[in-house]
Amino acid sequence: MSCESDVEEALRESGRRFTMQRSKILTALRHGGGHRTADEIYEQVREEDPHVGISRSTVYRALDTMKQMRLVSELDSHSGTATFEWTDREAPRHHHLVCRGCGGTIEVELPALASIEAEIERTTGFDPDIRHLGITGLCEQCRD
Amino acid sequence: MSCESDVEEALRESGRRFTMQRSKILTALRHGGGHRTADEIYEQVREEDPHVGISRSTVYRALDTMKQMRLVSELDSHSGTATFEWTDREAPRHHHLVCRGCGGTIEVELPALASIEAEIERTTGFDPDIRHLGITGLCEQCRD
DNA sequence: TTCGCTTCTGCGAAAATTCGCAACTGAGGC
DNA sequence: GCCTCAGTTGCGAATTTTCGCAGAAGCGAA
Repeated sequence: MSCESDVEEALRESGRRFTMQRSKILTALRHGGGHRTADEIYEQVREEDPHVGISRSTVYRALDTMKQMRLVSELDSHSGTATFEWTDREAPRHHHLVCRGCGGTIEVELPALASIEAEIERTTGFDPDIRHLGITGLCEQCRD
Repeated sequence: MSCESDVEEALRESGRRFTMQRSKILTALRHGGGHRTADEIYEQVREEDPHVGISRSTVYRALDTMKQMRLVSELDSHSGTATFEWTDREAPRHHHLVCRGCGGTIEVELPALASIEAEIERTTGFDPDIRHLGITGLCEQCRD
């Protein structure tokens, strides 16, 4: 629920602003449910509400900002076009196995990553951001 | 040593070809040592030997092929330009911590990843490719 | 409300990356 | 050597993504 206001608060707290464009991008992303490309988001926003002007740069920049805030994650999948996904804070973290044979993706939970996260922090002082990982490889079918 | 012929063999075995362009790209990558962008590789190849024609597409495609063969890994670092690195099979695997504050990178070894790799394979049958991971986050200095 | 400062946005241009297609080349079989 | 087939390359165009800058908008203080 009211994810919008959560985001609004998160943005405000970090000295950023919750603008109409960001709100629209956000709902486009969440509404779509799955993975969406920057261009899909762009089209969706301008179709839904022609009153709110938006440009491609804004989509990219907003996504980038939200990515940095860990609200959104980018799944490259290296198919030529990046796709983005809303990072639900409530839901358990999941990661993507992207098959380089058939292009399919499998979602997995990897609880063991938490300890790696801790290890990185302990040994290097670096605060890692492993909310989402896109791991390439070969799926069971494509391993011939 | 003779990494060239190792690569040649690896390519041949998978039904690909070891062409002059690929050879040049490879040496440009290894020669440079560190991380190089596609464009740097392109320029380097054509400077070193104007006889061997090469195009940008070829650089991208060759890098992609070698990436799939796990000979090369891509470090996006999301700075607008991807950089590539030669994946030395002898050397221990290393991963990169990319700070989104200052843009700096730290190299780390994460032996624990091996067990995660095994876990993925056991539970999903997916053959993951975690030779190199680019993990974003905040370095010690930038966590203010 | 107005001022001042900072963040955002739009635009257009530039840069990075991918794609389609025709020509080229290497490897194996004859 | 010559053929054939599949893998590669170059070219140019298309697509995706970033960038710089000037103007607009949000937020806090006076």
